[in-house]
Amino acid sequence: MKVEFEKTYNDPKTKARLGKIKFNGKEYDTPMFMPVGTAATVKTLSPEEVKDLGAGIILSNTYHLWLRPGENVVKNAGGLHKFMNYDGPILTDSGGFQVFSLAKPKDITEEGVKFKNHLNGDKLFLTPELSIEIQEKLGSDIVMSFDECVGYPCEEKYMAASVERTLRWAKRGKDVFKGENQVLFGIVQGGIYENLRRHCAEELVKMDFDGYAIGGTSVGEPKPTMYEMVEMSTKYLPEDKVRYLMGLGDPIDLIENVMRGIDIFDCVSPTRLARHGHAYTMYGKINLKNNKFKEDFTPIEEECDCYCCKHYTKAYVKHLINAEESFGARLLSIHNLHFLMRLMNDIRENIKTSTLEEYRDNFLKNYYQKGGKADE
RNA sequence: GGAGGGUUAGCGAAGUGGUCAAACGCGGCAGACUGUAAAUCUGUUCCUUCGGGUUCCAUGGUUCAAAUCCAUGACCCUCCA
Repeated sequence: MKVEFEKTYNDPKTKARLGKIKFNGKEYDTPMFMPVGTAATVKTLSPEEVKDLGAGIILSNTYHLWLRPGENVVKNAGGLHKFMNYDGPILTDSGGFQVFSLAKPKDITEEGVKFKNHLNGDKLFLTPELSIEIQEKLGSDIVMSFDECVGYPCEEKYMAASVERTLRWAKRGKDVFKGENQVLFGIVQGGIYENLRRHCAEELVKMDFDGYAIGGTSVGEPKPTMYEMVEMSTKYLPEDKVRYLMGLGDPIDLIENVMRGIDIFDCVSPTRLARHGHAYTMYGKINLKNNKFKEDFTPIEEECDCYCCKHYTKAYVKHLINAEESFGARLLSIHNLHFLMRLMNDIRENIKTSTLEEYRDNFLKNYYQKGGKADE
């Protein structure tokens, strides 16, 4: 079975949409947030916990699984679902982000990208065709095109050339993609340049992908710029296909970009911040390492019904984080993911009632109001 | 009783005449983190009214100058009787 998307509703006031991702007899509501499990695990959590938190799609990574344990190991295990015991939909990123985070400009050629294996120094060469082949062996449900995620700032000349190459890579990937039980998404690049974003989106749409992602955001640009980049991309994408904004997870970014027509998001933040001792709250992010929580025997959020908040206090979680006990990272990962899942649920409810802007304004007021509850 | 070794910031530990308010590690405090080379990284950590002040077991001494050399004392460790 393949992943299917159905858009069901347009917010008359904003560009927000409601929809459903259908997979394996189940339906998952969009807009949605996808937890990231780079190395075939959402760090510190079991698949059951991830599902109980309300997650639908989870994201894993081509580059990392290619290096370790190797795509053939995953294939021989019976595919990624069986290997990691997750029966919900799985999306694999193509390695395009690793072009941004690991490769140098000189390593990028028309044919593909040279990597130095960060584990043992081996020379590696990843191409659009190989990325697709690896993702087919992994057996994910949503396959991403191999793209170049370009940083900010970037001159128009380089960006224009990069977009053309990303388009050629998208075509090459699509040409070898078999599409047996998998769908393939194209990725819109183009940086801050509307002409390039438009061109990229239009060319991808001509190639007719199953869904479209927006990439190259949150690479150092100011938030208002990022929002513009999203607007100038969604504008040229078809209404009936799913839109995925890659790598965004700051709560306010989720709200703002749903209002710009995004259906799905992913981000490492909830789990990484958790491992670093931070918790999302409606009154801003808090750092449990801070001494002020040493004897704070209240939950992270009184009104939160996650496992962490129902059973444990800030003082306890702080103690675990300070003592480097892994249970602390687990509890905070549960809370942070629950927070984003609840946020997405609130967003969907407010789309239904056409109150998303009010929700946004109210959220902003609480979340960024310093001296609020989070700082007490 | 004899012979050595030692005592440095919250802790461990460098430093053996000036470039020392004193390396480094831990601990503490704070910050960062957005398609995960990230349970990681960065800053800070004697006091201060930011002018400066007071430190390296204690006291006294040598010297222009002492954590560093000398004397005495205290405490700790090892070995020999």
